[in-house]
Amino acid sequence: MDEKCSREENNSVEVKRAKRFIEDNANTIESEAERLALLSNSVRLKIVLLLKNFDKLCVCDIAEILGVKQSATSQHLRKLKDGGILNKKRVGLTIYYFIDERSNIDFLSLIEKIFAYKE
Amino acid sequence: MDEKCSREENNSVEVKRAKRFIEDNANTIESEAERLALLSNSVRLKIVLLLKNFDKLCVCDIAEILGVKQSATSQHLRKLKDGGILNKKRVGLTIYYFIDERSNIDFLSLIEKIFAYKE
DNA sequence: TTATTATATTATAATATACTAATATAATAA
DNA sequence: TTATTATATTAGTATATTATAATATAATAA
Repeated sequence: MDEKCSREENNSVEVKRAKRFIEDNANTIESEAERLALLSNSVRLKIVLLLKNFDKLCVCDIAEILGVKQSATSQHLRKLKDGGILNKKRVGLTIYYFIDERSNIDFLSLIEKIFAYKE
Repeated sequence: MDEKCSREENNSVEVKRAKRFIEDNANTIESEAERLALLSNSVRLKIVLLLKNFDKLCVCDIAEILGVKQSATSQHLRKLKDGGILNKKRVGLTIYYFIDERSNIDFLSLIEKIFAYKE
């Protein structure tokens, strides 16, 4: 899978440490990348921002606000719910989605990891 | 593009405010979604984490650490550089990539926006 | 029961993404 | 000059993602 380079300034100790770092964190990184993928679609990012800032939005409100078809809206909402970012509540025919506040903790810990400065 | 729903609890005032909110922030949201997309690939996320935590890694070190072909590695590095997350420095034949620290500010402001609580 | 409404799901098609293999470029050394 | 090495680019292919249209489901009311 890899072609080793042989530059003079050998770096093999650091490379070995880095390999272990990646191995140790592989699962976390994979799952956090998936979480980031959820927010990397602009429609879904807009949905999250909407639900952070406005109350009582149902599926068809969201579709109308974003100018996105109902079907597409439902599909995006499903992904965000499956990913643990949203949850939903039915009231009669109407379904309200809302931010699952538990999701913040995970996400913020990822951000910390990405922007953790070495001392 | 949209099929209005006609639920009893009319929400048109909130919907109108929400539409304006989305319009006002559309450009920002689009570009931040693109930035998130850069980090939503696990190879690229690993590269960013590596460069945050280890010094003096060249392209072939990164390829070896991640078990990814040199060509694929270069393509990912290019995307991260084009997106303003990384920069590079040549020393002879060897090219070192590093985090462009300016990128943190933008990204953190996005995170703040996502997780801004209403008072 | 049937009709209506809000939402969800499915199949399909268009587009985007990421990989591989091959080749090109750029720096250095002989 | 030519050879070597590290990196970059390109073309092609496989896979993933997204949107649309059509249909299904679930709640409610008549």
